[in-house]
Amino acid sequence: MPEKNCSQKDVKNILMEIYHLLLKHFGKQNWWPVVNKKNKRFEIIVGAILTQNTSWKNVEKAIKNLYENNAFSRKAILEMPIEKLAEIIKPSGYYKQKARKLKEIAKLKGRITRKRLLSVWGIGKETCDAILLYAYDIPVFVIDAYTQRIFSRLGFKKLDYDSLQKLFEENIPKDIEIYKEYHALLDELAKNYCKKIPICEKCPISIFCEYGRNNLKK
DNA sequence: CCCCAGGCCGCGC
DNA sequence: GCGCGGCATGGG
Repeated sequence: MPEKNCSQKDVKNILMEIYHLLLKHFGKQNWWPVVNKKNKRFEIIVGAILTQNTSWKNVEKAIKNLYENNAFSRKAILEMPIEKLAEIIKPSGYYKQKARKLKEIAKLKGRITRKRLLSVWGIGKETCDAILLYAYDIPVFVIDAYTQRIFSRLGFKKLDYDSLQKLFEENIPKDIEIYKEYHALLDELAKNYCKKIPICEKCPISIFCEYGRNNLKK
């Protein structure tokens, strides 16, 4: 569908139609879930790191452990021995690496910019952009493996992080609520339908999908 | 037993 | 600049 003869206007319409179909199907997602509202920003930063290639269920356990050990602050994380921090966040997996990542991000102070975040060890593009969008309300569109899988099946050609991010940012309204919801909805779609082995029959956006049409033909 | 989960780093080429 | 192995727990 986003083949050669697809105008900029078509892309805009398609992206927004997909958004509305997903919203209608799954409802509002209200990402990012937070335990302690007073600690919202830092919780999102920590959660973004802990959830790297890890299910949110496991992250919730680690977050709970941090609170129960009175360890959910930059100060506590900086002062704690790294081995102890690792034990506390163990359920989130990759716990030795992630303990180091938490200490690295806790060290960062002053103005937050994309460039500065990306320079922190353990923060790649997705984690960086999730932090900017969900913790700081800065309008950057977050791309993840799910988004890439979905748009690959839809028929889009350029799927690397920067190209996909550009596609969204140039074709949907620059609105943090839409950015937040859209990313969350794509996640929901990937988990429920556009899985590794997809379930196209009930997919809410199959009408736009190259892969889905071929898959449903027979 | 297998595969997967809201990635990222370090390495070799 | 890209591909690949390593990192690790918990759930289906």
